[in-house]
Amino acid sequence: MARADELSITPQSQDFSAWYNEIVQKAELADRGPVRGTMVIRPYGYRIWELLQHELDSRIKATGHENAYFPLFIPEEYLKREAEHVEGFSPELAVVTHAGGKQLEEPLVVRPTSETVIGEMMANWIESHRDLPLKLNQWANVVRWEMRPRLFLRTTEFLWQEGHTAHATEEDAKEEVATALNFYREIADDVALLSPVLGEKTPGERFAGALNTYSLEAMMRDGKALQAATSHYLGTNFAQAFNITYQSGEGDLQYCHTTSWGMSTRLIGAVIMAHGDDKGLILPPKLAPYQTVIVPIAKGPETSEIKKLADQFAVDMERMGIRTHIDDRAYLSPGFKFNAWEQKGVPLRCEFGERDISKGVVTLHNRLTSEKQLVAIDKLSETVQTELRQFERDLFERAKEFRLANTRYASSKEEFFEQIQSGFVVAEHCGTKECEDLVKETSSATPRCIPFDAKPTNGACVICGKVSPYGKRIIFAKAY
RNA sequence: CGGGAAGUAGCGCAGCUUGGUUAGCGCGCAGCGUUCGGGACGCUGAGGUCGCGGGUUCGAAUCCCGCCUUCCCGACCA
Repeated sequence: MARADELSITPQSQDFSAWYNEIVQKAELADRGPVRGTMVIRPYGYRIWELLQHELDSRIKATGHENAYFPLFIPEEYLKREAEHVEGFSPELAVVTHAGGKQLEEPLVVRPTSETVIGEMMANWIESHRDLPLKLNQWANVVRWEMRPRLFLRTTEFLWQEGHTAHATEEDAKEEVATALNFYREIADDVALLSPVLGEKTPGERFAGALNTYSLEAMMRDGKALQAATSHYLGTNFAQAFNITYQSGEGDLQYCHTTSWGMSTRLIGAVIMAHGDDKGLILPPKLAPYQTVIVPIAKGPETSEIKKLADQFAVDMERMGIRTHIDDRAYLSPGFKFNAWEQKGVPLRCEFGERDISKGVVTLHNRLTSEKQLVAIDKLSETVQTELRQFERDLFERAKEFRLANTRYASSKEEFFEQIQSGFVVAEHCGTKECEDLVKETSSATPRCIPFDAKPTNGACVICGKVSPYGKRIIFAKAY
C-alpha cells in the first residue's frame, strides 16, 4: 500500500484552489514555465485543446469564416487609436523596446488581442460593399501581463481563437455576434457539457471598445462563475479609429460595423472546475484524449491471450471512432492504473483478467457514477459507445442541476449579500457603476450578465433602490 | 505595488536554535527478482554548486548583511 496522502488530491471541500493546482499537475495537463505566469501545456492537456479547437474550428468554417494569421507585434500607436481600448489594455501590455541590438524608435506591443492590426488590414482590403461581409478568424497566442497567474485561468500568455468580422450594417454585424455566440453555446453545451447562462454584459463589464458584449457564464463546482467565451458588437468604433470604410451601392462612403469574439485555453480550466471531483478530472467524452482506457490484468506469465484480447478491443473501438488506449505497463499494479486514469478523467475503463475472460465478460467502469458493470466480450464496443453517449447526458445534467441548485433570487440587500457568498444570485439592479463597485467592494462579486432567458420584471435595485434599466433580473457572482 | 510565508535531490520535507566527519528521510527514478481483480514487495543503485553574492570564523546548509525567486492574501483580468 502506497501512502494515500501522497498520491491523492486535496479534497475540493477543503481547499478548492489547492485541489485545482494539484489536479492540473497530477493529470499532467500543464506545468509552470520558467517565466512567471507562463504555462507549458503538456501533451495530455494540449490534446484536449486540439479536440476543442477542432470542434470549434469546424463550426467557424461552417458559418463562412476563413482562418488567417496576423502578426504578434503591433505598433504601440495602433492601440492608442481607440481611446477605450488603450485604457482597457495598457495596464497589462508587454512592450518590446529593444530589438536587433538597439532601442526601437517606436515600441512594439505584444498583442493582447488583435482588433487593431486586423482593423488596419481590413481598412486596406475593404473598398466596396461587395467586399462585405469580411469574416476572419485566427488561432493565436496573446499576452496579457497578469498579476496573479493560475494555469489555464490566467496566464500571461494564452492560446485562443479570435474572430474578426466587418459588415455593411448594424443588423448584419449583430447577426454575426449572435452566430458566434451560438457556436460557443454549442461548444459549451454539447462538447464541454458546461450548461452556461448566456447573456449580455453590463456596461461596466464590457470589452474595452465594444458597444455590446455577450458572454457564456458557467458555474464551477465551488459556486464561482467563469466566462467561457465572449462575443462583441464593436459598432463603428474600430472602423472610425482605423478608417475601415466601404462605398455603398449608392456611392457614398460608410463606416463598417465590426465584431470580434473569442474562446481561449481558459475553457480547459472551466472543464476542470465544472466537472472534476475529489478523485480528479472528469472529462466530457468529446474532449477526452482517451474516451476509454483498457487495463488488462495479467496474472502469471500466460498473458498472451489477455494481450490479444486487449488489442482486439482497441481495434474494434478505434474502428467505431472511440479513442482508446491500452495501459499494458507491466511494472504497475492494476489498482494504481485505475486511480491514475480516474485522476486523468477518462470516462470509461475496461478492465479484465482471467476471471472475466473465463466468464466471457469484461468489467466496464464509469468515471462519473463509479459503477462497474459486466459486459459480454462481443458487446463491448457497442456498449462503450452507448455508455459514452449516456455519460455525456449525465455529465451535462449534473452541471445544469448544480447551476440551478446554486442559483438564488435575492429580494433584499441583506439577502443579496448573504447569498452572494457562493453561487449565482439573480436580482434587480440599477446598473450604475457606483452601485456595481459597492457590490464588488463588499462581496467581491460582479455582475456576470443580463441573461437572455430571464422573465421580464419591473423592480427597484436590490442594493440601492434606484430603478432597474434592464427590465429583468441580472446575475451576480464571484468570478474567475 | 501593499500584507504574509518559503527557498536543502525530480517532488514533499528534516537538519539551522547551540557552526564541527562523507548533508539525511519519504515518495519518485534505474537494474534485477517476486508480484498483478482498487494506489504491490525485496535487494542493489544513481541523483545535491544546501536560491545568489558578500562577510564573520581554523571551519558555514547552520551566524550576519545585501540581492533574487517562488507561493498565498488584496487591487487587474479571457
